[in-house]
Amino acid sequence: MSPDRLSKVFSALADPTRREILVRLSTGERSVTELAEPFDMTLPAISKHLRVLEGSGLISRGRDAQWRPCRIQAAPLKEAVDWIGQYRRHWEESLDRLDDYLQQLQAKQRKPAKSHDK
Amino acid sequence: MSPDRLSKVFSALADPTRREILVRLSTGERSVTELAEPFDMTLPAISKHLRVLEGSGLISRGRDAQWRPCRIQAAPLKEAVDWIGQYRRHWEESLDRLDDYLQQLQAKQRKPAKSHDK
DNA sequence: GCCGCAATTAACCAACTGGTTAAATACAAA
DNA sequence: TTTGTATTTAACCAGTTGGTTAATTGCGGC
Repeated sequence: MSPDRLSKVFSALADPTRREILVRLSTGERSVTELAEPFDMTLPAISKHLRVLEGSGLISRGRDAQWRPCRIQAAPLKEAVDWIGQYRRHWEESLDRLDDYLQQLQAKQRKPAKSHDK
Repeated sequence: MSPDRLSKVFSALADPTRREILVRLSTGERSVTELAEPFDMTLPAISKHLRVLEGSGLISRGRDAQWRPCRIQAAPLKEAVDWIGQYRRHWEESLDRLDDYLQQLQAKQRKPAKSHDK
């Protein structure tokens, strides 16, 4: 998968409206007007968001008479999560370090502490 | 964590230069010029990227004389991964469906198949 | 204090984004 | 064929983004 595809996925996810659309799609297919309903925004705006989502591969669209039902496509999300996953050890390590820090702090509460600001 | 913070993280990750910077930081602290070196881009451009990364909480910066060493902060990555994680079952299901499909396909290779387009 | 290096800020620019309104298209039903 | 509903496209606009060059700041060494 091209690096550019990853950029498209992340930038699609960067908008809260689009994330909310994905959340609503996670419980099943929705038409455009159904998706638009909770937002204080015109239909063309939603249509644009859907085009971005489609362009990133995060949704696909069918046809049912005049409706264009949208469904979520989770594969790109897996790609995104896999990319971020390479840093898993970093946040786990920093949680470890927080743990160490808290333990040190506890130790110091028994003995008088040395300064440690900044 | 505010929803806006998540937007900032995703939009920081949406740029390939910034993702590559994060990759290079994953092996340890780097100064700005060190980070800039592999890119065909001026220093102010890198400086802007770093500001975006810092604004999203993905890096923090120290001070060492005239250097401003950058280090990765993985906590926001965990937030991002946690958000995406709510869709894990979707991509696992679609892999399952792929599996089903392949099994059906295999079954049909023994019997003559019925049409299944659309 | 002055020089040199690291990095940021300022000012600018073209391209992209996220929204709007108005017009066009696609399809079903009457 | 006309009408109504769902959706997209076109044209426009303001704000943001990602880059540039030129100037500025911060700091150590002489």
